[in-house]
Amino acid sequence: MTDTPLKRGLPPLHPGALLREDILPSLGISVSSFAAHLRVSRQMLHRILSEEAPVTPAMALRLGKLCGNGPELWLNLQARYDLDRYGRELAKELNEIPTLNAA
Amino acid sequence: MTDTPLKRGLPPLHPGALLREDILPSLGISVSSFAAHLRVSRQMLHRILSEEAPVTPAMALRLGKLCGNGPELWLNLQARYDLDRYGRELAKELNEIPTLNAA
DNA sequence: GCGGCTGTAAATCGATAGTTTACAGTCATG
DNA sequence: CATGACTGTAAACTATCGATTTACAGCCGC
Repeated sequence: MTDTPLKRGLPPLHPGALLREDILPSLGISVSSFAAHLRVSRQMLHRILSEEAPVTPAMALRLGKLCGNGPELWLNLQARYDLDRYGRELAKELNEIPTLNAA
Repeated sequence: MTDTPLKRGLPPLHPGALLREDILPSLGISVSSFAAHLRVSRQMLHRILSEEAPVTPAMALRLGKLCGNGPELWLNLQARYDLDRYGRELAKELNEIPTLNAA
């Protein structure tokens, strides 16, 4: 009872981790040229790779196009990451929100 | 060939529309008291209902708790809405982004 | 008519996504 | 060795945006 009623056990992965660990190495491409393809500054991509910046919808569209797997994957990863993050952050306040029964 | 290769035909619904059309009426609750339960200003809720403001992860957690159906629904609705919106907005720039083949 | 409710608009505040500029490290080549 | 191209990181700055607060106009009950 010390955890949420939702899926648990899976520590949420930041999309930057997937890029850093899997995609970029398997493509054998440098951060700079990847950023150039994305039409984004290489500094921005660096911040995503170091999990400091989130994958916004616009960024998800860029990644989805460049990687060829569509934007949903990236956005879903970010969503699960955000829900975990804000779930902790707002825990106290969420406790004060009741659940309305659909009478 | 004038449209995207992704799911189409479904005009994406803003989460505010669902709240406005379905949830609030079926609960028979006023905007003000709903906002009070959410621990959010009623002005903020109004802007979501009029589809001016997005459902952020934090807001999705509040809605999910209060409605009892979890935050994912709200966040997914918003994600599809955002992908459609930014997909149009960035259409030109996305065209210039190639797709790397996973050699 | 007056107190309390609703919807909306404006000013404001703080956070944040993104670019630009700048700097230090590395490595190949002359 | 020097120089020049490339890489990673950090700072300043801009603009946008999520959210609150304040304010105001319209309604309804009494």
